[in-house]
Amino acid sequence: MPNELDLFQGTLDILVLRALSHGPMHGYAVARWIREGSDGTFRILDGALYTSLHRMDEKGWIDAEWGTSERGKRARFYELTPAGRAELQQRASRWDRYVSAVALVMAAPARA
Amino acid sequence: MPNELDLFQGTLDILVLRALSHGPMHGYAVARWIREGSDGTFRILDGALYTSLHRMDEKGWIDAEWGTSERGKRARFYELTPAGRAELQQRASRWDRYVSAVALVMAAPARA
DNA sequence: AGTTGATACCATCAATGTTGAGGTATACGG
DNA sequence: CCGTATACCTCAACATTGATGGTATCAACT
Repeated sequence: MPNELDLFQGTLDILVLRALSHGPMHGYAVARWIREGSDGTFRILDGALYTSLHRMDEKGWIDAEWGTSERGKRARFYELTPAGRAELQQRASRWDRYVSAVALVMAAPARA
Repeated sequence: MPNELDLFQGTLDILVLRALSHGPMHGYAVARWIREGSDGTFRILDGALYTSLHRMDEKGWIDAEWGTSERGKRARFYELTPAGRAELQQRASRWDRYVSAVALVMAAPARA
């Protein structure tokens, strides 16, 4: 797919939080979820993915627990905490404001 | 203004290129342009601004020339090169695709 | 037995925005 | 006419975060 896009720094966490907002998942599933949910635009590299998960675990936005995947493999399941849910809300609205502001600038007419 | 937003890494250049697409400007004016054009959402810190300008100058997207500002001050005027104009196009469309992809993910329904 | 795919982790690197400090020159209030 | 604010530029140190690339385990399929 030549349609892939690299991530702008700061957006990965939002996508991950959003994936987890559908219920507990292991990292591999999160990556698949984001890839498929974005129609292949975002391929999530596990290097970045797990760092993001660990980061958010430390911040208390998600909880981690070892378990067994559908394929019978040892896998770590992540789940949103209430704080994580709140963080997702905040980040989502921040993202929306951001996108509007960029749109404003891009559409701005010439000024004196 | 508590409405200010920090920049996601990777977006500053687009805003700067867009500002310059209206004609040559010095750095200070670029910052003002972006701040006003975004209704105060983006306050551009000069540390980042001038680094961005120098970066893009090196890449050949903009040309720099010393001159005198409206206030009679020594100022450096930046102007888009054709390469810079092309870069702006590309980045703008990349940004649009990016925003759509994020929206896709954020709106994605739960999946198996 | 060997390869592929599922699943996780880590260290190093690169890009880029933030912070903060410094420098000059013009303008403007007192 | 002096001082302070404002216009304008530069740079170095730092923090965050995604990319790269290498490692490890184990199931399933050939």
